[in-house]
Amino acid sequence: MGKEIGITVKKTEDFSEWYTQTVIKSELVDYAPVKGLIVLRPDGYSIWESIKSSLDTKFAATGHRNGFLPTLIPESLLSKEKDHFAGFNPEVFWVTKSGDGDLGDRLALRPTSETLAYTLFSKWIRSWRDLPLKINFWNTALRAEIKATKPFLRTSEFLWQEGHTVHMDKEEAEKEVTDILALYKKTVEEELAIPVITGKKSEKEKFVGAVYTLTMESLMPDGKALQMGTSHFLGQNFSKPFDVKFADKENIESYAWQTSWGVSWRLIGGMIMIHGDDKGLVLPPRVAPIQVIIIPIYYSDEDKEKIQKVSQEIEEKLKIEKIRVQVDNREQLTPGFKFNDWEMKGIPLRIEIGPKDLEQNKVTFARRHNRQKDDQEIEGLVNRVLTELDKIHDDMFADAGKILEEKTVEVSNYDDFKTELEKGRLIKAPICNNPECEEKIKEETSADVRVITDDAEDTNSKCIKCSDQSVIKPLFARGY
RNA sequence: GGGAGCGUGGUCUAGCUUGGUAUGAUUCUGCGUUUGGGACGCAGAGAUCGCGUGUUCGAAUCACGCCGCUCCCA
Repeated sequence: MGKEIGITVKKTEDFSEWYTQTVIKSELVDYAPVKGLIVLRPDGYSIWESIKSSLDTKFAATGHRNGFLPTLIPESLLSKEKDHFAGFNPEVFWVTKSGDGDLGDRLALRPTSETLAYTLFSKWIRSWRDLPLKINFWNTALRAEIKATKPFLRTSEFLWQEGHTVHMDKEEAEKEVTDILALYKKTVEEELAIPVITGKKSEKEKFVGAVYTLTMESLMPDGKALQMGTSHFLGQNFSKPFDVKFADKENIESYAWQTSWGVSWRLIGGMIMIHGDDKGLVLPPRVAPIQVIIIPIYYSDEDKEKIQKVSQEIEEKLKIEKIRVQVDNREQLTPGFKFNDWEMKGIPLRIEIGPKDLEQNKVTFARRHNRQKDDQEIEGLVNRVLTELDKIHDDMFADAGKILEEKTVEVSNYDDFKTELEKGRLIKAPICNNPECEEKIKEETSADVRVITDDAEDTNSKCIKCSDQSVIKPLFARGY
């Protein structure tokens, strides 16, 4: 047993090392020559493309269109909204030179595009007939992460999409914010098999410059919460400084109501952490670059010819159904090696075809997520592969949901809060109206309010920090 | 912000205390035998030992400086 190749640590024993080894060895990413930056390899990019394509379909159906913005933003624009600027400034990369010459106005490598997009929106929008304006940008954002970098979770440049919409009134804008969060939740559940909890961010944790932020959160196996996507109601906070105005039906000039929202490749990080195991990646079928890997097994030239023919026939049939399938014909490797190799890469379904199977007109299915194997008739195989892939997705989602449920607990005092936190739980705990309590809890435990769910109101308990009457019961955890 | 560890063929690594031809495995290439849970034989390829300066007849090894990476804690 060559334990030294493959992942050398257990997920439960050294999570951080496990994560790094898994993303590198499965060939999703590699480190770039600059600290804090990573390179997406084809398998990693393929997963991102699946997420992108799923979101694009939904965006199109809801009337959003894609555009493209440049990477450089002049300082004068970025600093127009003061809170926003103060929030981002510490991690902005600045371009100050071209060649050896100094530039006039410093240029920021976009940490986010609100200021740039809204400068343009103010030009494009004149009348209520121009609204709603719904644009999405697939691009990257740059935020300097000097320490504590981790592939997909904390890097100085990351792939994401940022949507920006402009509306005539508050109600329509707020509906957009809610609709987008629901769209995100559906995508994450149906593509990545990740269960999430949705709700609002606290005042302290909301997006700088927003009126409020909606979020979806999930809990990672190391007990840290991961923010998987956010949707911001910007109110008129940006339309005023950026002059995003329109003439309404009575020809009265009004400031527009805006939203912005985004998900990033963090989703991929979350997916890896939640589903992976000691053997490496476990990919949900709908985003797996290869969904089905076929391993031919033979002992004689005669068998070889027969089995390769059957493998190819099955491959072709699966391809007709748009299943991403590949036959592993590498001759220098034994089946055992290939099994381990594809398991490390997380391929959801493996089909083994050998002489024993063919004698009975069967093949062997081996599932990655639960490592179960069984025989399948070749007759009607394509349909069974399709069903199996759906079932694998459902199983993975159900398993992850069960774990999230088990790890979500409720406490009523600070001691229990700290105990549960050490166990890596997502903790529901009552707090009062005073923002200082939230602040102190974060200082003392490093846990913060992750999400305030719709049913979080609670006026019958005592604040875990100061014992005053509570107002809400949000979910706390340490975060990524 | 604080701390710890590490940098030697593509990858992992020995050597460093006590300066003198850089160790082994894996990988890769070719040929042959193999193939139902990480096969084997033979032949071959691959390294300015992170960078710089110093000490020395001689530096992977000693000294100083720099750069980079990983992990832990706030």
